[in-house]
Amino acid sequence: MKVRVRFAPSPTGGLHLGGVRTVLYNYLFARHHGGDFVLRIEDTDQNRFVEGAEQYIMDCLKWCGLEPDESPLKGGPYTPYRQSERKPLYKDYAEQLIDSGYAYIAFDTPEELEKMRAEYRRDDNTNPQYDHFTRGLMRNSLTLPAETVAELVEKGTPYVVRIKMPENETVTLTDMIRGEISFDSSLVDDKVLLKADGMPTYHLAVVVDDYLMKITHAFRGEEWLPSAPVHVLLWQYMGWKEHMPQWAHLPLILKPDGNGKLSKRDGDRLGFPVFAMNWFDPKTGETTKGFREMGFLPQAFVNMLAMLGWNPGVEKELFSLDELVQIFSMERVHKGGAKFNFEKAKWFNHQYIQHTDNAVLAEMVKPYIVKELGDGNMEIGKLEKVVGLIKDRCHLLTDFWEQGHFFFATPEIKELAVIKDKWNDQKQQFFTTWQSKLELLTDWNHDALEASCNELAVECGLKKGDVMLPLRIMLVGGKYGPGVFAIAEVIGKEETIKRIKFVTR
RNA sequence: GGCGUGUUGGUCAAUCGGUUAAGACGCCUCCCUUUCACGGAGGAAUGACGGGUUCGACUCCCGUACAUGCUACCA
Repeated sequence: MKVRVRFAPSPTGGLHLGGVRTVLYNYLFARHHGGDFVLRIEDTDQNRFVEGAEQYIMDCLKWCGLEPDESPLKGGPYTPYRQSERKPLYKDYAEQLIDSGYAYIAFDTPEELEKMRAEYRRDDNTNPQYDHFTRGLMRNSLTLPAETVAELVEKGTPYVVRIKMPENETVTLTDMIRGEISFDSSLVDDKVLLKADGMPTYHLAVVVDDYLMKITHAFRGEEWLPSAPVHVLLWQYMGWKEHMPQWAHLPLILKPDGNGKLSKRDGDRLGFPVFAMNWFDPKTGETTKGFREMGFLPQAFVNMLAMLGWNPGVEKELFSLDELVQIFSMERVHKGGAKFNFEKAKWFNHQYIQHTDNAVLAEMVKPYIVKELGDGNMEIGKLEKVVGLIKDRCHLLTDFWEQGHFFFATPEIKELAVIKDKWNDQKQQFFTTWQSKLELLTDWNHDALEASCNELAVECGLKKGDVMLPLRIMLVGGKYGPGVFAIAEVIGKEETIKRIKFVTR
């Protein structure tokens, strides 16, 4: 049987790290087994719908290089791939469940539900459920006479369909990561299957669509584990048990400090991105920073995510997507949650930057430089040279400006004191003389500059070390950057002399 | 509260009953570099706790603790 997996996000906002990792594991598993990877949009909650979120999700997948074989956009053999567009289909299945006695109709209003919860709330039961006990006290097709039910439905009274959870059954499932897990059915509530607006809840939709779309393996976050028995029972009640996908519940990605699920808030608070790409929320008008805009290479981002909760058991940690496809296995996914470590994420990106060809890197860095320069008249050949000189010290694409701005614009001298404090006549003489020597220098390159500098320093009774630091401050503005003569070579004669003159005048 | 899941250095983690308990990030020291990085060499730092099972337990079992998830007509 052909492996088919799916990523089923709800379009409610930015795509979280954990979401991307779920996509990744789906993708790797599918490719590893030569199967299909499906994108299905779970937009059954009309209240939470956010304009643009679906497109954003697809853009993120594209950026990461994890494109689905079937999706709302691409289509496929099981169209439509948007649950809102599949709405009519779910009702039949809900009715089938009612007819076979596995589900029932409930008329309770939100107020009545709340009243029930308030009434039965105890210290040892802080959250009463709509379950095998309380359903006998509520207004539903189990407690009301058939005629009354028919009448209420006839009159258009809003109702939901709930699953009728059995009592005292043990529901077990085998999770690819965790092994066998079992639940006591008496402790699971009668989940709503079909909402009053006719839309299915996740519980019904996920089962129906996984069945219809012939999904063989279903991967999702650990937060779904508690409702897994509902899904297993539904597969059974629909008569599809032998087609039920194999489950794998992925561990959570935790916040770096303290404990708990990593949230967008943590990123804002700790200064790192949580979403894959910038997310503009049309409701609040706020933009949340993404890994892409923060200066991550998609390959590095994906590599880092692969290693967060999964490990191949070898010492190597840098893998291309293709390599990951080869060695990935669900059994090697960790059971426990992993705290996100932004320093390590930056390390991955640094590694990828070092391994990227300078010409390719220059193209990637260009927008960041142009943005800082305003309308930059920067040529790519120069940028390529600069990138080669400073890539060592860049962890993010955004670091290139910080580390190399002085190649493109005359820097502000921030550490003038370093020069001034040890300034003397000899140095004054050296730099003024050197300026005129540089004017005459025909071979403007690193070695010629260095030779010229050394020679004159000796003549002036100075050591090389006496002039190097002042020269660096003149050219760079601070105590950092690659070799000074390499810098001078790139910025050219005119600019070099200008910067020396600016300080020595 | 109930139920589920989890727990190896600060973090990510290897180990699948026998090891001096890998490796990486971060941190510290030194070297290289007349800057900052990169790189190189070292270093500190780990099996939550208590019981079993076993010749032997990080590994298997049971408790305890802690953490986390869920307990919506949200996913």
